[in-house]
Amino acid sequence: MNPFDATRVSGQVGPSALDVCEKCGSRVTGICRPLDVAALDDVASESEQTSLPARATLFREGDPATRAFSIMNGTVKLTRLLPDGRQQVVGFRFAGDIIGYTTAKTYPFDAELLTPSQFCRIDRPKLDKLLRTYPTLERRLLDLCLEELAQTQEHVVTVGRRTAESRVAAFILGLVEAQRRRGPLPKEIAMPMTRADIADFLGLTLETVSRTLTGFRKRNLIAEPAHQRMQILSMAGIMQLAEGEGD
Amino acid sequence: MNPFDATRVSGQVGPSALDVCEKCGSRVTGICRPLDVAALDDVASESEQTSLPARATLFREGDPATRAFSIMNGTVKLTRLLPDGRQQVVGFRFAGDIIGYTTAKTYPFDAELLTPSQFCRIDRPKLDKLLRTYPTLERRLLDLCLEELAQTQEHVVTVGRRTAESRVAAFILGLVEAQRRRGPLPKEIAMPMTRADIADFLGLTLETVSRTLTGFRKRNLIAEPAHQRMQILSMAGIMQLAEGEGD
DNA sequence: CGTGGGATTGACACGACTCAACCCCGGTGG
DNA sequence: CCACCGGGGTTGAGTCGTGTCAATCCCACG
Repeated sequence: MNPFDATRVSGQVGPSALDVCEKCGSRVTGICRPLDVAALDDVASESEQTSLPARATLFREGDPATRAFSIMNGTVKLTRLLPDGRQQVVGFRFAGDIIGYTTAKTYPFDAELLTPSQFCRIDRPKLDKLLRTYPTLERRLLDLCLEELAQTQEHVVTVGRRTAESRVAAFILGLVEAQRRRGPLPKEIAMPMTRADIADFLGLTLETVSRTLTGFRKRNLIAEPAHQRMQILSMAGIMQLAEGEGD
Repeated sequence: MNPFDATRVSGQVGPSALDVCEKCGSRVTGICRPLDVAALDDVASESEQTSLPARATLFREGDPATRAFSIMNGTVKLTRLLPDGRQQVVGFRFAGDIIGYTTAKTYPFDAELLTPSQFCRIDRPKLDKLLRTYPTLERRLLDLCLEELAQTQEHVVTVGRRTAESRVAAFILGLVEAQRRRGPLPKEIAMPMTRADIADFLGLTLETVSRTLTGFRKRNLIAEPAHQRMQILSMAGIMQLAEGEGD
């Protein structure tokens, strides 16, 4: 399980060139995957594209949940606030993921861009109409939600029961997995989040994350050839730390 | 938000006497809530009642997910295993909650009874047929899933960023909230889980949970008049510990 | 060249874990 | 009837992993 995104659904195969929607150019890995051309057309006409710079927020925790977003490219950080002002990152989202769909009146978390991003935006009333028109769409949403739930539970395990080293290793594996699901795995993977973001995701401090990552580097498990880029040198080593060292 | 169960849905009001299904006697707080009488009838005829003693397991992580369960009464513990054999409790479920519905081929966690329980059981093929027949049922499932997701994210925050004292306080509030949602809040609430269960839920050790609870008792925040029963003496105090003391 | 955000590193403190002893109570069997 | 047993709970002493605080480095950017 991977706490990073909501794209993978049971039985779903990896993306292929055919999955690209000619309407909006986004890979059809998100909600639209099960739709036929007519339905895609319909969805496309109801939604609109936007793009925003890094650090922009799509919405904040508590805002009225008036629309949902489908990420076309870029990375988004989802956070919840604590009463004392600190934050917990509840997940990262990438191209193809859906953000902000909820039956509640308000969003349950902040959504902030880590990179400049493009996405499709659709108003809730329109989306609800589409859901009624295309039952497979609702089915799809349920699938995504169930998958996301399983991932979040997995993340609870990570945060609740693992050492700092094991958490960071699990985080790296999650990053790799998210990347892999979106296409062939490059030697160098993007890591647009800061140490602080990772720490807030894993329930650690940024210092501990930094120390752990330098530890990994010194043991030649990973390399960081450039800012926000990472190379996995020993996948086996990372996996061992993530799983075996749960203790 | 409450990490305990999946019953609450946005806009839903508290249960009333009218919510009891005359077919199976269970309160219609679970999946059946939005159904009309005919549909309820249909659902009832497709499912069957069972009861099991405490410590029985409904299913285990990795078992083929062949059926779903609706709890009529009793308490269920959901756990995930770690490679090293320890467990993380991902949630507790009570009367009215749905367990085991997933689109994956296998269950993502163990479900073990903490108390003797009765429940309705329905085979996946039958349930899927019902979902196709009654779109509101699927809608309802999506609602429940979204709600559960929000609760689980909230739990990530609890486990990831709070002190032992704050976690235990949050746990108590969750218990209370789960109870309240099922009827008028009794002075004494049931707490069928052991210190070890609570610890595995909160990412602590059972000793820490024990120490924290005795601390609460000595400060007259709570009382434990009998084994597995708890009385809240100072709700305000508990809430302050849960929220303010996030640090 | 100066500035600021991100990252690293070190010294130290402390909260939670570990290990272990002990209590309490209900069940069981001699 | 009571001794024994086992599971759950409590309590204590000591350790250790992270958090805290603070200094420093690096580099992109203006």
